[in-house]
Amino acid sequence: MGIYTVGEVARLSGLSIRALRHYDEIGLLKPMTVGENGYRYYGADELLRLQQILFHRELGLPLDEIRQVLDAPDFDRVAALKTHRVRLAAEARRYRELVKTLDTTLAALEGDGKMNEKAMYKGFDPKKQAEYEAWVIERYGPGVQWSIDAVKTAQKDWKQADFDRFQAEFADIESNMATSLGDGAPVESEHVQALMRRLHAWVARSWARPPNRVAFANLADLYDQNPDFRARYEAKAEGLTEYLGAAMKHFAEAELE
Amino acid sequence: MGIYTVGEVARLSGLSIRALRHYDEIGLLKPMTVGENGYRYYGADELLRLQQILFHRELGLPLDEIRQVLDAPDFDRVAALKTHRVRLAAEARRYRELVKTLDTTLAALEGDGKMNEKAMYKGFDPKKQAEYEAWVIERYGPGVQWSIDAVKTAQKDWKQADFDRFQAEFADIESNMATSLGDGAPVESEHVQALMRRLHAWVARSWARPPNRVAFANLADLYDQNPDFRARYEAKAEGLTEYLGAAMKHFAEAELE
DNA sequence: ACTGAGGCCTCTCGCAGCGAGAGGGTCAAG
DNA sequence: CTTGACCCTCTCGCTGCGAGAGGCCTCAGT
Repeated sequence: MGIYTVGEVARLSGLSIRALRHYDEIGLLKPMTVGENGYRYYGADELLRLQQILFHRELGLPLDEIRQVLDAPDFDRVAALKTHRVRLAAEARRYRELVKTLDTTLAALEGDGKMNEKAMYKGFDPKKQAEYEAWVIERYGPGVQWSIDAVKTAQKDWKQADFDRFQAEFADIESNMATSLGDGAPVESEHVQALMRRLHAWVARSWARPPNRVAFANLADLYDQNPDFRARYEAKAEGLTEYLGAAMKHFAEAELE
Repeated sequence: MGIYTVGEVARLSGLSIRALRHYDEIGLLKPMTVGENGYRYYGADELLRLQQILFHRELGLPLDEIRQVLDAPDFDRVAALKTHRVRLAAEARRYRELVKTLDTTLAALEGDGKMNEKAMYKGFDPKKQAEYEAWVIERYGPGVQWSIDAVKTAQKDWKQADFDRFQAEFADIESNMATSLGDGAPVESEHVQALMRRLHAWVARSWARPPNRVAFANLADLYDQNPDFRARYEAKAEGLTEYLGAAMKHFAEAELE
């Protein structure tokens, strides 16, 4: 009739039995009655409430807030949803930026022109970029201006020629590095160190954000001041280079949403 | 020099001391040595490893996978990152959709004076609309709020989607409903019940997604088969019907101009 | 030698939303 | 009466730490 056990409600709602028990526990959806055997029995009202729960859950509201919304009719629903929207938007942006980071790096290193063009623009935040740019210059000096220029060009009006130049810069680093190390050049050599610094700047540009920025800046200081650290860093960075290069190649092959 | 305590590493990296201890616990980043006093001491190698950890963390990889990637050089890092990118993209899309849904709902709830709203309630005093809503809620209890939300959202969607089909469908329901109720037909009449079922289906179709879709389909079945449930549902849904009828009447009028 | 201010340590609980058992009653049908 | 399908109440596990509680270590100042 109008009485349903957990299992039935579970089938009806598509939720798991465990989930329904959980909702009971937290007071979100209590059964109409509980039999002496401990069985939970739900009535029509509970199903209707469950329907409302599902609606709000669909919007991504945390269960606790759903309960508040449903239990207190005077509760400011609009305000609640608005706050929630802010949270959601932030999350959405975060993920967009993560994807962007990958795609941008990809475009810079391996890039096969046109496909990545889209990725470069996607989710681009100019304010952050300016801030970041200032930091990069401050940190690495005017020597990295070339890459910033390239990036700016890429972002403002990305022309194939500019893109090619940008790409060429990376190809330059990469091939030089490979050649030098392949020829057995010592890591201490001025040439390799210069390449490392360029790579260093590139890595920073590609992913450093707070709090990583802090970490990177401080570690970079260590790098500058401590010969011991520098030696170790260079030994590790070599692997990092290869790794990133390989990774980016595969990203290039991966479909871009 | 080359030795750092947790606190120092924390400052360098921007992570919390607790986080570093956590990384130690899970074996992601162990100190170089642990003093007899139990103090954790980190060396340059650990800082470099930390840098790589931060890099991967920035990409959103779960700590466990970071560890695998860093600890097993033969591990297919690229494949790991590749699948991770897929996850990221999916998450990003999910959040975008949530925000969109919320925006629609919010816009509808708020009546933010957009064109749709105006068109929809043209010639209809917005104050009266709010009043009407309040009345509906008061009369039928806060339980109908979900209906109002759903309908408002649905209206937005309908407006943008295949409006014509909707309008034909709804005009049919609406005129029949108006006629029947205007003639004093009881809610229990088979005719009105059929109309309500159609409305029900419409609302469900307008926003149901899995698993809600399941819930709705099954609840609709209940509605069809269970008199008791039907009675309760109708008590709740009556408000929906009236509200929808009034709103859509004005909506239809606005479209006719 | 003593004291206070910071570090540092190891627990342990808590958060969201359940999944996945373990170990054991209950109900309807044959 | 038995079998199989359901139901129950624990309790741990997952993520990535935050937030204490309770207590030891170390260094600088008196």
